[in-house]
Amino acid sequence: MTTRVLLVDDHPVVRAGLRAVLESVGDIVVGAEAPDGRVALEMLSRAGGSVDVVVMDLQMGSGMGGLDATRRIVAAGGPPVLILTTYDTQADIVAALEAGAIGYLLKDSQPETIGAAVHDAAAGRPVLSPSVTARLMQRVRSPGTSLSAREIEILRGLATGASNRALAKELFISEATVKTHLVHIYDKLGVDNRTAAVNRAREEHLI
Amino acid sequence: MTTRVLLVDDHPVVRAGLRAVLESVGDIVVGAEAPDGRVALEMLSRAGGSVDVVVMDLQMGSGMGGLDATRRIVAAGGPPVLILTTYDTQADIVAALEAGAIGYLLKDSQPETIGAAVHDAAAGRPVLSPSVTARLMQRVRSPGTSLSAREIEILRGLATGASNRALAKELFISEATVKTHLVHIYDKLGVDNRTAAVNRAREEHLI
DNA sequence: ACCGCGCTCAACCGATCGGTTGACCCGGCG
DNA sequence: CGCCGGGTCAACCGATCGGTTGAGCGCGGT
Repeated sequence: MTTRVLLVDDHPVVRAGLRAVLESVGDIVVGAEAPDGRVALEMLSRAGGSVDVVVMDLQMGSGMGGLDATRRIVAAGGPPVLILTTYDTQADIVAALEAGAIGYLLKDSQPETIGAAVHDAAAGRPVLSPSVTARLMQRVRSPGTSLSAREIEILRGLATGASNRALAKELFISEATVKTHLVHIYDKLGVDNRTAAVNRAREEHLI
Repeated sequence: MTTRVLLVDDHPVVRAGLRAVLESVGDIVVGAEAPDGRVALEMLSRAGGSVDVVVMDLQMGSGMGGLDATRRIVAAGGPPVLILTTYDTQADIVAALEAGAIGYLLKDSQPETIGAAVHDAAAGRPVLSPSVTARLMQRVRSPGTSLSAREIEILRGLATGASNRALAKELFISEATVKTHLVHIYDKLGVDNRTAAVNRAREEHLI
């Protein structure tokens, strides 16, 4: 039985590459592609039954981000979500797994590795890149400052210099909620303003 | 006459995607692929005459980076180098152009755009993504991003998350003066708040 | 001597941020 | 089942920040 995939990535080039790689390893067919989280959700709600696994990038230039989309797909009882991205920072990995992703792969993986991972994820088996596993172990060994997935997202926005209003729009929440998150972040990081929070987050390699 | 391309990117997925995209727009053939700068240089020195343009990523996980490779190819009188990457920071763009690249494209460009750019680059015509052009204009408008010594000091303080009052105490000036400096800094960096200023300053290696 | 520029300061105002209280929903856990 | 934590939101207030105008000082160059 062939595995049917929904590709979510804002780069046409990457989508084409993944399509080529996946369909060349056999027993995989890319049934649909989406350039961001919003479109992916629409596609799933319309033809969810025909997708065995979602292969999702985390970084989206615009539109709904990968984390948000993953959360919603999982919440809606959709197909398993396999994160396929470029970065392997602790913050990204933990946030993705907390959001409910079934796996976390790096884009520089070998084609066969990616193919095997897609089959595993579709079957509900968790998959992690070796380097990702390493970072995860590193984390459990040293229980650092624990920010929630949502808080990390907020922090990322902060680092770009976004205002509360811009942050709210970006994450589809109200300014009030952004402020609530900020208070928690300041508390956990031991600071009292956004710039200091960004500074501390960089120091602790949270972003 | 078909344009012959050498692809340099450390991600197999991206190479596959670019190959698919380029060869689908017509009159382009990907003659060779290299996973890093070193391999690319070897290929060129052995079969340089058969490459019309090098399509190069900047970020390479390991091995020789894209900047270094571009410099050497240009120095050796090799084919034009078109940078195709994910980021559009001023630092990256300026560095690439200084290294001698003939163009700078973003990976989220449309396939047809990329195809046209490859043809242009091969013919020796410079090409830039719109957003890249915007950043460059931004840079030329702000003359060399030349901040005064005092402004750099302020910026350093900003980066630590200090308030205007703390900054004033630290530098033995009044809050009013701090605010004046800040306005000038925002102006020169093209931003409108302290966190964004710090972000931009990091990008441009001003701190 | 004059001009330009960087640095300094003041006063003012609207916009944004920081902080608090209180509330609701949901999912996981004992 | 009830509890708790995470996420969401509202309303409110004082503090801080962003932006403007206007002005004085000292230093270096034409």
